[in-house]
Amino acid sequence: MTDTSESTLEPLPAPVEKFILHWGDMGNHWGVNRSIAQIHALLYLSDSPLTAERIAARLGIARSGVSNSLRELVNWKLIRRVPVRGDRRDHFEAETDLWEVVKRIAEGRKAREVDPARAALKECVAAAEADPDVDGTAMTRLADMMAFIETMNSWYEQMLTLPKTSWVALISLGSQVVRALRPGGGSRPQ
Amino acid sequence: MTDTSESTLEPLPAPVEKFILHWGDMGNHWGVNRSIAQIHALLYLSDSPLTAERIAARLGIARSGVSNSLRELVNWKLIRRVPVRGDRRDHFEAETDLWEVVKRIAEGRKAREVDPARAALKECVAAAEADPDVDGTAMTRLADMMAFIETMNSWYEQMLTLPKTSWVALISLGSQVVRALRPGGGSRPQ
DNA sequence: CTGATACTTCTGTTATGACTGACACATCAG
DNA sequence: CTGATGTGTCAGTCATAACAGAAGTATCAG
Repeated sequence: MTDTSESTLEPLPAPVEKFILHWGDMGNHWGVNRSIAQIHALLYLSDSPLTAERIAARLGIARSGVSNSLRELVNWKLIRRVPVRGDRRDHFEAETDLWEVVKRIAEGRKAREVDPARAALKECVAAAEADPDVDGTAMTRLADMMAFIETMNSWYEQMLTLPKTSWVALISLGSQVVRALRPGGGSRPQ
Repeated sequence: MTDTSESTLEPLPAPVEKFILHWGDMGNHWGVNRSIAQIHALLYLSDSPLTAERIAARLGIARSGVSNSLRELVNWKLIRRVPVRGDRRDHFEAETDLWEVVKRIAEGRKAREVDPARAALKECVAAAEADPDVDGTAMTRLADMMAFIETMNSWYEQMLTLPKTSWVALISLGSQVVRALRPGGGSRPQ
């Protein structure tokens, strides 16, 4: 491997490699496939945009996989194509604002998974109301579930409209609320 | 049960079945395996505790799978064993307070997945500080990531200590904040 | 127009983990 | 003590999805 550049696996600093590995593993447990999470981690730590080929070499995965993964990441707006003068190849860089990252992941997953489920749930409730085979308990529970989901949903929608600065304010405000409610909390804790 | 109880697949009301199917599918996309989510949905809609055998019959899955799934669900405290007078068999019922359900799922996933990742990240940052091969950008990004995770973590920990009633208050308070900040928001929205 | 380079799409292979059915253990009635 | 019932465990099978390598397409330089 001293010369021939066949299947070169470019080495990475140990801490960087460890981070990428853990990040990929975490993504794997969260419904994101490993390669995509790893590529994102690599780009997140990179000081300059990378080409697909470099990414493949650094992570030791096939170029085809990198191509597909990059497309996914661009769709999720977690990375972007950046043109480089005098280079025909596509270069990619990661979104570095972590608030944006979580916001976009949340947006995507909600649109793809919870919104359809929400719609289906609505249909279930409607169908259950018209179905005499559904007992009262099931009916109540379905309605409870729907009310809960709708509450969470509208809360989320409102949060989305907030600028990042307000988010920070809200979180520290949340801490204050905790501090205010905990010591003198007259209401029973359940 | 009129006679031969061989591999009986007890029918369910259509809306209930639809809900269970969707719930199972959703769980599947979220790292929970389908059977477990389906069993939880079935118990959630049931008006009385069920035995493993009944569950297997209603969902059309093997008793062994039900046994394993029930154990998981009990570990996550999403369902509980309930004794029934004059019946040796174990009966199970679901937690019906949805706030508790999400709280326990969040607790479990955090303990199993994000806490280890958090620890690993800490190690990465420490190792990176001592490693001259790690460039400044990577160093900064790792530190950013850690700060972000730590913020989210302490926020979450604080939220956990709140009783349910305060949660509701916080959410509606969040809405007020949105309403207050949105129209007069002087700060630029990015 | 032609060759080369970058990128994408396609298909076969592989690995992971979920599920089943059979077996082993525990508990209880008679 | 013994048979019967309920529960847990195990190994084999199967389905799914990620991956690699090859073939195909588009773009650009000369």
